Amino acid sequence: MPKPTTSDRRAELLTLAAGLFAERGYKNTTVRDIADAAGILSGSLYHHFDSKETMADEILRTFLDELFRDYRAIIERESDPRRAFEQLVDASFQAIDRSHAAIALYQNEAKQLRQSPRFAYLDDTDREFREIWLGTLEKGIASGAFRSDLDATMAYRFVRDTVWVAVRWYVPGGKLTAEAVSAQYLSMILEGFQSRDQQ
Amino acid sequence: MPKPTTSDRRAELLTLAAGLFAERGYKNTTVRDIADAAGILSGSLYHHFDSKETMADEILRTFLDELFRDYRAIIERESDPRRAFEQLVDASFQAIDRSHAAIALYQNEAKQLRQSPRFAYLDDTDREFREIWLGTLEKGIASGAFRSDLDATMAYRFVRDTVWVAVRWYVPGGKLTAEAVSAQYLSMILEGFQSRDQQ
DNA sequence: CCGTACCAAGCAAACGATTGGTAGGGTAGG
DNA sequence: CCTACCCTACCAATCGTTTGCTTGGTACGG
Repeated sequence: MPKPTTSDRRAELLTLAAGLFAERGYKNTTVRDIADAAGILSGSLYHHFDSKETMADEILRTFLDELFRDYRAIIERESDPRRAFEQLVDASFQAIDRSHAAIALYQNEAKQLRQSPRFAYLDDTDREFREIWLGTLEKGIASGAFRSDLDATMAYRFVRDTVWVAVRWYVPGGKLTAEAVSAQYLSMILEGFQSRDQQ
Repeated sequence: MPKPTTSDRRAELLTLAAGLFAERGYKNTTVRDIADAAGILSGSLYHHFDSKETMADEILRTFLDELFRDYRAIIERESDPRRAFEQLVDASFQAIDRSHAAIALYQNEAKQLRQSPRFAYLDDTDREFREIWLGTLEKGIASGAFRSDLDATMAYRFVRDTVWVAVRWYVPGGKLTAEAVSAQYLSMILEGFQSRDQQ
């Protein structure tokens, strides 16, 4: 008894579109490309969506909702900044694994999309994102878990970029699991490259 | 005696185009946008360049030439892997400061441009880039300068992404100098976030 | 079990706007 | 007079989107 609640097809098309947006870029992907991939004509897409923008919007919102659900749960549950930090990194790599196309879209196009009023909510998203990470880092510096000479803002940019840009090379379902990458990245971020036992 | 060797205007237009490409993206920037910024009509651009692609090509080549000149000089001069690593990071941040728009263009569009045969040389560029960084890291691991349990490939991706993505937030001529950012990033990469004197 | 009504889904064909690019002529300075 | 530079005027292609219409299926009253 397959009951297509509020359209299965819609979600299917969104997945297709997300993949193309991620691969070729938003502007470089035409609605005809998406329709071709779905095996229908371009005009038929407008039975499901009222614009190309709507597709991108929906893809981003779905991903961001999931991510922030995870993020909020972590900082509410975990009071120790070091453990919270580790779990944030972990959750991020799991998100890259789970929502690969959406994150690639976000990473590559958010800057341009943001200029349209329709995507103004991305500014709020960024603010909360920053509060969560920066807050955790500052707590960790204050508690002595992280180095006291660390510039919190710079450290925030550092870890944010390092983690999220991994979407460029990470392949979901590949040899490297999200857990493995997360563990290695955490080790590099926390302990550094330098060997400990020298000097 | 200003002697416009092979056209001053050409370089001027390229700088303008690079800025727009970096800001709005390659595909999102029209030849009319570039012409407007230069105060001329779009058709007039074709007196200087035979295509939009040529502009992007020339912008990228100029930047890459400069970068690799610096990179090669470093690894030829500096045999100590730790010092070589530091200088590579340094040179990269100086490049971000100097060739900001070109690097933003490279970071955002290289993946798509690469698919055109015209930009096939970007593959060679990537290969040499990887050899330089990965070689330095491997030498450092072998020499004991870097942690022996470091996964060289992963470390390469880590530092490559971390350093170059800084182009997204770094502002040339802003409060933070390239030297300051480079020093802080090096400290984070080499020593990590974790506080040393605990446990 | 039939007929009516409605529905989601898609097709065929076209729309106006914008795109990168072209052709040929004008003009100012050396 | 030449060259560098720019303009006017236009082109074909492609873009996102709209239109009117067809199809297969489901729901339901009689």
